[in-house]
Amino acid sequence: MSKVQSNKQKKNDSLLNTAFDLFTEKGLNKTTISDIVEKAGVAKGTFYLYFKDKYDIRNKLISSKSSQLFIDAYNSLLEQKPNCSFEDGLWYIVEHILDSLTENKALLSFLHKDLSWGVFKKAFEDTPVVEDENFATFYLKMLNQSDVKYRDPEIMLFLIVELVGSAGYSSIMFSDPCNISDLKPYLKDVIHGILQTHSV
Amino acid sequence: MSKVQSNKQKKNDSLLNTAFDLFTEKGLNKTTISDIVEKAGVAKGTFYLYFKDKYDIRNKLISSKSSQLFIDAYNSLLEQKPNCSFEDGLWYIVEHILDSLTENKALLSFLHKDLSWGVFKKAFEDTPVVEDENFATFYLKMLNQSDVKYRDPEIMLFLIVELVGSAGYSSIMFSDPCNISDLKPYLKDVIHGILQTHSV
Amino acid sequence: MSKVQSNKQKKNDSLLNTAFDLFTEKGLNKTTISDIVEKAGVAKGTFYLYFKDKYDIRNKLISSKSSQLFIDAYNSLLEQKPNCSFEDGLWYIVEHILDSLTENKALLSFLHKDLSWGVFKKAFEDTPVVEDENFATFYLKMLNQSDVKYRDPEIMLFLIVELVGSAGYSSIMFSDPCNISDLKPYLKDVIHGILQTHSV
Amino acid sequence: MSKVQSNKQKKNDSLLNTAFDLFTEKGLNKTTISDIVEKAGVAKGTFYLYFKDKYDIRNKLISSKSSQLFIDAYNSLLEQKPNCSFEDGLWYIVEHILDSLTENKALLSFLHKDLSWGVFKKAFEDTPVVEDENFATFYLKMLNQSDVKYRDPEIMLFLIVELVGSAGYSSIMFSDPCNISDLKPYLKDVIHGILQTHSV
DNA sequence: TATGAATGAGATTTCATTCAT
DNA sequence: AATGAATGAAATCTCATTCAT
Repeated sequence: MSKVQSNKQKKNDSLLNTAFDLFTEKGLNKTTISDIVEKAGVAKGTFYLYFKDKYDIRNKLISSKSSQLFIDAYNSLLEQKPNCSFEDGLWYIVEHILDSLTENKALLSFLHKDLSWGVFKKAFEDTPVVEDENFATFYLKMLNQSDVKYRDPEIMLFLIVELVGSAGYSSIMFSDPCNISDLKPYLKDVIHGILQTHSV
Repeated sequence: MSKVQSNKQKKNDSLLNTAFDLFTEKGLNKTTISDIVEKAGVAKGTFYLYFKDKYDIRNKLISSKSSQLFIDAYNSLLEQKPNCSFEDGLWYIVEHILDSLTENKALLSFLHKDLSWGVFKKAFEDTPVVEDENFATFYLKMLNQSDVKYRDPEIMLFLIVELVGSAGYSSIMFSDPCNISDLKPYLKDVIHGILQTHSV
Repeated sequence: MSKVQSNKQKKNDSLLNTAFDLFTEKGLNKTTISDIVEKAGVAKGTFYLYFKDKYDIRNKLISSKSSQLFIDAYNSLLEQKPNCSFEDGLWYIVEHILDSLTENKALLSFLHKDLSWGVFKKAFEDTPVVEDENFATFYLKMLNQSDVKYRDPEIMLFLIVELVGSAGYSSIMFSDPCNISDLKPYLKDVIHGILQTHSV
Repeated sequence: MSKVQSNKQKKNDSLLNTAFDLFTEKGLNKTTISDIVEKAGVAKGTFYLYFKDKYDIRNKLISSKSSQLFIDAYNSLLEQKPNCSFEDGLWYIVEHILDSLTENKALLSFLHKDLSWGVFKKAFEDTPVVEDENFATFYLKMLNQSDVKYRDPEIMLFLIVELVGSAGYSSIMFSDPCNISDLKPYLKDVIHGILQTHSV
C-alpha cells in the first residue's frame, strides 16, 4: 500500500473511532461534525471526503460494530466450547452478546434495536467486510457441522436475532418487564422452540 | 368542560395531529417546531405551553399511536371473532397490526421498532390513557376467558410484541430477509411455540 | 405605528445601511452576512427575517440608491434652475448624477452599470417606493411643462439612462477611452441628438 | 510547436472551454474550480498552473468571447455586404451582434454589459489576441474606406458600443422597456445621430 | 508538469427557545 | 393564554488554495 493509501486508511479509521466514541458518550444528536473532526485531529473538510454526513458514518458504524459483536462471540465460542452442539453454540453466542451489551450500555444505546444489521442489511455492505470475517459464513459452518438439520436457516436466524435484539434492549436498558438475567431463561426457551420448529 | 378548557384541548389535539402528520411525512429530524405551529395555526410560543419540546410530543405520539393499533385490533377481534380461542385471538390481533402497518408504512417508520410502547413503557403514561381503553386490560380479560392458563403472561406478551415489532419492521420496510406475507407463517409458528412453553 | 412595527423598521434600515457601507467599502463578494449583522448590531438570524440572502439585500440597495441619485439630482434642479428648458433640465440631472458618481466611486462601483434600476426594473418594486418620491413621476412632470413635445418618452429616457450609466462607468472608473470631463461634451451631443430625433 | 507546448495549449483551451460552458450554464458564482477541473478532466492543482483564479479565467473569457462577437459580425459583413457604406456596415454589425445575443441569452448573461471589452479594455490583453483578428483594426479599415470622415472615431465607437451593450442587455433579457425588435429602430436612429454629429 | 488529498477558515443557514407585548 | 419578533449558538457544508508526491 502506498504512503498516500495508508494515510487515507488512517484518517478513515480515526474518524470512525472518534465518531463511535462520541456517539456512545454523548449520543447521536448531541454529537456534531465539529466535535468529531476536532477530536480526530483532522480538518472539517476532510470529514466530507470520507463520509456523506453524520448519518452515513453512523450507519457504517452500526454495521461494523454489530458485526463485531457476532464475530467476537463466535471467536469466544471456538475458544471455550469448540465441540458443543449447534443449539448450545447458538445460545452461547446469544448470551455472549447479551452480556457484552449489558457491560456496555452505551454501545447498546447506540445500536438501539439494530443488532440485526451485523448479519442482515446488505444495504450497507459497500463497507468492504472482509470475506471470512462475516458472521453469516460462520453460521453456515455451524449448520454444516450440526447433526440436526434445519429448514429456512436464514429466517430462523433472523427471528432469533430480531427477538434477542429487541427484547434484550428493553430488558437491559429499562428492566422492563424484568431485568436481563430474569429474561434469559425465557429467551432460551423461545430459541429452543424456534429451533425445534425448524428442525427437519 | 368549560369553554376555555375545551379550547385548550382543541389546541393540544391540533398540535398532536399536525405533528404526527409531519413526523410521518418528513421524519422527526426534518420536522421543526416552526413547521408544526405554522401548519397547526398557532403561535410558536404556544407550543411550549403544551409540550416541553419535540421529543416530548414525539413520545406522547408513539404511546398513543401504538396503543391505538392494539385497541383497534382488539375491537376488530370483538366484532369479527368474538368467540375464538385465546391463541386464535392473539394471532388475529398480531395479524391485524401487521396489516395496518403494511398499509401505513409512514406510521411504521415513525414507530420504528417501538411498537411495544403501546403496551409497556409506563414511563410516558402521564398521558391520561383512559382506563378501559388500555390493551393491558383487554389482554387480561382475554386470559381470564381462556380455557388454557399461562404462567408469566406479562413476559409472554412482551416476547411476542418485541418479536413481532422488530421482525415486522425489517420485513415490511426492507423485505429483508423476506416479505411480510412470507414471514407470517413463521411468526405464527414462533408465537404458537411461545404460548405452548408458557401454558400450564 | 406600534412599538413593534417601528422597531422592525429600525432593524430593516439598520441592516440596509450597514450592508451598503460594507458593500461599497469591501465589495459584494468580500462582505459576509456575518460582517453585516455584526456591524448592524443584530443577531444573525434576524438578517434572514428581513432578507432572503445577500443578493436580495444587494438588489434592494441598487434600486433604492440609484433611485436616490435621480431624486437628489431632480431636487437640486428645482432649487438651482427651476425654470430652465426640458433639455437643459435633463442635462443638468445627467451631469449632477455623473458628478455624484465621480465623487463617490465606491457607489459607482456598487451600482456598476445598473443605474437604470433607479428608473426602470419594476421587478424590485415590492420595496414600497413612496409614490411621489419616484423619478418617473418627476420626469413626466418635466415633460408636461415642456414646450417641445416628444414621442415615446419612456424609450427616450431609457436610451439616455443606459448610455450615461454604461459610458459613465467606463469613463469614470478607467478613464477609458477618456476621462469623464472630456466625455461630457460628447454625451451632451448624443443626448441632444436623441431628443431631436424624438421631438414632435 | 513542440509536443509539450501543444499539450499545454490543449489543457489551456480545455479549461477555457469548460469554464465557459459552466459559467453560461450555472453562472459565475455557482461554478466552482472543482466543477471546472472535473469536467475538463484535469487535476485541481493544474488549474493554478494556467490561471490565477476564477476571476482571471472569467476576464479572459469575456475578452475573447466579446471580441469574437465583433469578428464574427465583421466577417459576415464582408461576405454579405462587402460594398456598403460605413454607416450601413456599422449597423449591420450592431444588428448581427444583437441577433447573436438574442439567440444566445446565456452568453449575454455572462457578458452582462461588458460587451465593450471586446473592443476596449486593454487591461486584459495579455491574452495574445492575434494582431489581425482585432476588431479595432477592422474598424479603422472601414473608416479608411468610407467617403464620409469622422472626428474622434474612437469615442464615437465607444459611445455606440456602450449604448448597444447596455440597452441591448436590458431589452433582450427583460423586455424592459420593450423587446429588442421594437428597440432596434430607436437604436438605429441614435447611431445615425451619433455618426452625423461626428461627421466632418 | 501534473496530481489530488488535505486543509480550515468561514459562508450560509437553521431553529429551539425566550420574552416583551 | 397567546403571540411572534428576536435571538445567537451551533450545525452543516463549501471551496479556493496548497503541497507532498
